[in-house]
Amino acid sequence: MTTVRIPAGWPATEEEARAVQDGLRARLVLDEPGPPPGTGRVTGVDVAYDDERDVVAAAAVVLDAASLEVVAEATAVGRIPFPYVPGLLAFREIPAVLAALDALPCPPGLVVCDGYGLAHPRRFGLASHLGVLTGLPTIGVAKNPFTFTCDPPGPGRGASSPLLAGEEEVGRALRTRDGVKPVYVSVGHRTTLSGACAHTLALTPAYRLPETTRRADALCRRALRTATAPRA
DNA sequence: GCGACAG
DNA sequence: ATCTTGTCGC
Repeated sequence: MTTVRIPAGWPATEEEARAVQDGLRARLVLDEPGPPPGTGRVTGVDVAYDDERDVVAAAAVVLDAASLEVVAEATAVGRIPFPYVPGLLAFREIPAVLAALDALPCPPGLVVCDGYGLAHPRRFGLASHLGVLTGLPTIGVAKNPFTFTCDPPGPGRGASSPLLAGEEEVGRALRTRDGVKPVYVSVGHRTTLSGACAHTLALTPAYRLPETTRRADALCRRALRTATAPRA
């Protein structure tokens, strides 16, 4: 476990944060195919909070993309750097996530985020932000449609429908389990939407959510408990 | 102007 | 995100 250091100049206001998004968005790379699903490594990142004690814990879990076995994992703990504001989630999560990624003993490969990438009011959600800051290919897999709209995908696993911001397809509602509500997939950085969906399906052999996020979720909660546990 | 809104 | 027990179903 490492300690999070909030970057100098981290935004303090919503206005500053939105300006950062508008500035970094130009660095997004959206014309790369991304890594092929089922090969190399895939890393899940997630964050848990104790607002009461002002503690944030992040986890990064590296899986072998073919076997989905855990290859490596790391956690980071620190203070909460930004309040939760819809559209500005990245400023709350990223410092801890970067610290956890830095603590990994091996390259992460594709990073799977719990949240959105291009499906964002300014087309720069958590997954895109993390991708630009790290240079890594990223995708976002969220549990809710946020403010976007979509028709329900067909009932079978693999069915999908466009996630729309007006006329623009910003992501896809993707059914990962028969008859279970879909997840919402969007491109983060250096990936394509169809590739992001293919990765998501490869990561969901048994549950609605990707193995990456399930592992990272469990690990960051554990790290938060440990960090806030009363001292002996 | 008011409410809704990833985690 | 987080607060929270049992319960229905494969």
